[in-house]
Amino acid sequence: MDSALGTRPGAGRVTIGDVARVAGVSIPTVSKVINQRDGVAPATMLRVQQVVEDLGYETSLVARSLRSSRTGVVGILVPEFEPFSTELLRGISRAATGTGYELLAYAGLMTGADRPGWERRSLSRLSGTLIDGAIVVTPTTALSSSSIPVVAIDPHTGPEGHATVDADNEAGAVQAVEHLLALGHTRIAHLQGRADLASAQLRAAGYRSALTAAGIPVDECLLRDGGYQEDQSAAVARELLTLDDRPTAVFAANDSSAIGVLRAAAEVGLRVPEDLSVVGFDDVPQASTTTPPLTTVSQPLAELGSHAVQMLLTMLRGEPTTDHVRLPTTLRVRASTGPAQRPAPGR
Amino acid sequence: MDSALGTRPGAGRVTIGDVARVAGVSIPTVSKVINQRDGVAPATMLRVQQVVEDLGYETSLVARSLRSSRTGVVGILVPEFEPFSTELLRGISRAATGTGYELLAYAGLMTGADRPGWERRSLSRLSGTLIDGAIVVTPTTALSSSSIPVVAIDPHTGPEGHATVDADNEAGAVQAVEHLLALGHTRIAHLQGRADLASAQLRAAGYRSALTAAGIPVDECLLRDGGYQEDQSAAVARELLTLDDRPTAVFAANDSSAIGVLRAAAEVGLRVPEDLSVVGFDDVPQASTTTPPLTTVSQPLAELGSHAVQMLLTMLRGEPTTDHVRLPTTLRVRASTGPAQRPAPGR
DNA sequence: CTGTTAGCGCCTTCAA
DNA sequence: TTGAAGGCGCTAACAG
Repeated sequence: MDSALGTRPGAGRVTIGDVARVAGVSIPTVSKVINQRDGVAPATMLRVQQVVEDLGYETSLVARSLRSSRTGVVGILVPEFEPFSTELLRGISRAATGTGYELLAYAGLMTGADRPGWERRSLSRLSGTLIDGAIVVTPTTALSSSSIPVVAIDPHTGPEGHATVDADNEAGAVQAVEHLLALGHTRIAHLQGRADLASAQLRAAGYRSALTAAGIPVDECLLRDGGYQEDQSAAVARELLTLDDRPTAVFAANDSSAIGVLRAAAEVGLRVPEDLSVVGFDDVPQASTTTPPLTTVSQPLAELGSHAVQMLLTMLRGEPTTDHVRLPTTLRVRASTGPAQRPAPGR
Repeated sequence: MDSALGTRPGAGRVTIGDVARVAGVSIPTVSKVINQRDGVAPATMLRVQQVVEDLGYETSLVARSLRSSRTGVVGILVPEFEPFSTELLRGISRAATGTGYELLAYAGLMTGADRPGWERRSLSRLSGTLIDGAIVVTPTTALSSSSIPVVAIDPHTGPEGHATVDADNEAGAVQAVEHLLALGHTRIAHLQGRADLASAQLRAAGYRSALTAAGIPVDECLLRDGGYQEDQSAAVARELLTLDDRPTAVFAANDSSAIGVLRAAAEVGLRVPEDLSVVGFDDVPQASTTTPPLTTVSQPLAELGSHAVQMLLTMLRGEPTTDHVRLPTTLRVRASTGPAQRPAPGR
């Protein structure tokens, strides 16, 4: 009754063996037909194709990739699917359409302890060889010698070794802080991003240099770690906003953090932008759905993605590529920032 | 020089064989250690683990899945990565975190002729068995007998046979049209979606019934096919808007189509919402970034995704599930709709 | 406790 | 033109 073994075709997956049996030929012959290799009699070929059709046979990506090295699929490795990586995905998808490659986005969904190093793990698991090349999003480590071409987006430590694509994080941060300064803010806090990412360090550096350039000393109390995450940022922001000498503006390292700040402000009873100005970074689509809509530094996310595919495809073709692409950022002023009202409360 | 064969460890991917050789044990022993099977001497175990560490070995997902049936990976099959599917992905990702499963989103990127049937193809390629179960987004066909558990989101023909998750498309369409009617519009066009999807048919049905309920006869000239796509919709909308007796409002079958309409309106010189009201469907994040922000019927996209994973995980556990989940929609009024100004121009 | 043998589904020589 | 044999990296029986 429950003989779901390979005995009967029709039970479970159809394999090349099933096709061969039904067509009355050997497995290699079927293989040849499928892969358009010549050396098969026209009649046999037709018959086999018919059977393939009837049985609805498809070659197993798994089995094939174990044997031959080329699979025609590009891997995109992400820690999880959140707005940042999904926007990248859109750009990648658009740019890859029509190239003959398929896309395989893989999220290890690591949490806690084994989170760092996820990219090496995933890469290792897939590269032997489910995928011909990979785009790794926000790798936390150097992912040194990989057996396949790899392009990193927003990597660990800037352009070192492998091919990378990123935005001008430092300049973007400067834009954000200068905007706040122009509005009259002087107590500007910064919620830092993930310390293991170059982007976070560069944004912090931009924050510092803009402040310094304006002759404002950096108050280390106003620097906190939001880890690029909404919840963590909300918690940290709550502390920051209940300080005696609270900041009148916050530059968050990314939009998720900024959304966390917005939440914290509401909880603490601060109005945005009247009492508090908030600037984010990334310009993910949901940045404009917040109340109020978020002023943020816009990265061309989809373009970053499409540049990455193009680089990867070039590498896959064996042609030389530029190692590094850096795209500009632009400040997008929406409604979460306004003029500083009073010097500082409770003083 | 170029002996990238399996001879030297260190060249290319590290395999279980490399580990065995270096550790001085047999391959199955390494396998046992890796899979936490007992029957290995503590000393050997430690030594092997050390070597695994040193060499940075990771089991190949491909090879493992060829052999054993369970992989701990859930597949998400999408035609391409666009806002709709990436929002779903976010919900899926969030719901799958911490369950021990990893996510593998696969986009075949089919265009033109072989587009219909892509889901059967992809499913077949992956299910033998790279993935333990699959979530298929907007399948165009019945994907009947699959060897693994499958949940469909926004399927071909409603809840039939396999497990499905969708939103109440017909009620949503009624909400949209009633909103337009309440604003005084009577000439309301509808840009239909992909005919091969139940959602599109239901939205058209809702459009018709709302109109009929209001005592307004359906003018078939005002029904056009936008195919859920921006470009196609823009082209079709251009015709519609240059009609002598043009509509004063358009209900587009999804947000992409609505964005196409917005584009067409601008080209034709019509102001939104003064001269033309536009309503979309889905409420993808970018719906609020358009000018003007789009009034649309909101589907709980992320929730649809998370429901789908939960159903799938239940099936994977071998427990019984409800076959079908239908979530409610809500009208989100933004700025692309306004009162009908004049009966109709040029009359 | 360890190693040998087999085979997952496919593709690639190499003989027949 | 076709088929038999071998092997990709791994795991599941068994045998030693």
